[in-house]
Amino acid sequence: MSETTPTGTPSPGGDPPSPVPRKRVNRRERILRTAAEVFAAQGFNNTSLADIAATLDITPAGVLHHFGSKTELLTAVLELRDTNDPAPSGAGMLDHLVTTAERNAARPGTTRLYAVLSAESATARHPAQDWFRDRYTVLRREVEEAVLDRIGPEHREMANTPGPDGHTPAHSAATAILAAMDGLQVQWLLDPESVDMATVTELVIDALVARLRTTEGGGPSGPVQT
Amino acid sequence: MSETTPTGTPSPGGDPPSPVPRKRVNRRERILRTAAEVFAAQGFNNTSLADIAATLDITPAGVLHHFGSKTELLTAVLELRDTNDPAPSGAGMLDHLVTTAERNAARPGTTRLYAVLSAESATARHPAQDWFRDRYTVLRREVEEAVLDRIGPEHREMANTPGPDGHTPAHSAATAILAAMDGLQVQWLLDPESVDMATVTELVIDALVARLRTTEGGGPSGPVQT
DNA sequence: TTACTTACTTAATGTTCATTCAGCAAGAGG
DNA sequence: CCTCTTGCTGAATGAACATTAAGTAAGTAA
Repeated sequence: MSETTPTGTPSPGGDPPSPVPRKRVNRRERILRTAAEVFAAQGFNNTSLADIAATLDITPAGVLHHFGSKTELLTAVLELRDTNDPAPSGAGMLDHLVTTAERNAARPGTTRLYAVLSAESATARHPAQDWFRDRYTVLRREVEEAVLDRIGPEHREMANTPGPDGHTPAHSAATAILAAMDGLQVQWLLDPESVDMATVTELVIDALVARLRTTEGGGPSGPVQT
Repeated sequence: MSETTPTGTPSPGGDPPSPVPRKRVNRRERILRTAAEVFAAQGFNNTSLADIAATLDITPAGVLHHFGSKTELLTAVLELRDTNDPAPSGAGMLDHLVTTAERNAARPGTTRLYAVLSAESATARHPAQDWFRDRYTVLRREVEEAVLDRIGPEHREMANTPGPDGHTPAHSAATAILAAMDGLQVQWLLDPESVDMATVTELVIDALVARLRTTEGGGPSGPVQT
């Protein structure tokens, strides 16, 4: 796991010549990326600063030199990915979601990070709770817009008419799409063979879009087969 | 928080007459229910035996007298709910899922327990990992059957024809329904006002069932609105 | 009464952990 | 050469925890 010896005192005889003596470039960023990976693999509560530090061949105190506390490190990790991944808004977003699902299937680490943290954030007094709440609020609004764009103007009014639960079909569809994507991640992490995230994401989007186009007034259609 | 003094030595003068002196009935069950609640509120990693013990006005060692370890306690909690909640198989199941979503909205505790634990179980070496993997495998199969029942025999063949990803549409739909339900729970826990789990669950099921009925050969239909 | 079981308690043990503090080393700028 | 900044180390602290072991108290069965 370690290319160079982790001990602070280098052996008096010779310096290791080539392998990364100490980079000038932001050490902070490397720590951030490492932390993201370890949080992803183990969850936040289950990860110690020592775990992260060991991966970097430094001490826990070394990590805290850059980030004041473990919580601070977490929020920094979340904000990193936030600025890292600009989603296209408008009509193209739905396709982007499928692409994202595809890309996630190639990066279990990042996928696990968000799947685990988002659920973990729903526990009492979790440091990332506000962050995820806000994130979902924004995403729902964006996906809702994308759905409205996709179904076309002739169905827009219907999709914007609130149902008995106080939400519009477009809003519900957006909620559903995001929910499905999140849920897929958990199932996929547990059993990759049985779940194709991209295919199912596409299916859900298609089905919901078709549904919003089809609905004419009234409640849930479709005869219930005995 | 405590009706009677938690100290072992009761005050010499008198016994508290009415309030639960010590029940003959399975103490184990009460501990199990309490553990479920606390795990639900705080997650597994973030919950100490002391937390659970305090709620019961006993010591951590008292809890371990009934369950050998914290992990054993967790699996017992999971199996409890397992036997508790028999799902109807076959056609009726899809309606049962909507009902379940409705019922979950009334019980944040239980909902949080599964939402948090299922995601947490996707981390490395989590004690509940196998349990959840098996659970999803079984549920997918059951929901798949229910979907096939619902769409009717005339669409059954199409829905059972594997796509390029190796899974049948019925299987994908089942995966999607379960994923949506799980994802909804997280969003709802974070922001109950913005999410109606039952409505969205119903929407997803309707949309997917309609989609499986509609599809004629080929890829994803529906013209992509620019 | 005696023996057994249930349901604990108290105390100790050994870890793991986040966080603090003081100091050191090495490059950068003057 | 001096000084400042960056990036750490080592050591210590104190808290939180799971788990073990041994003992106690009260009910139950004989």
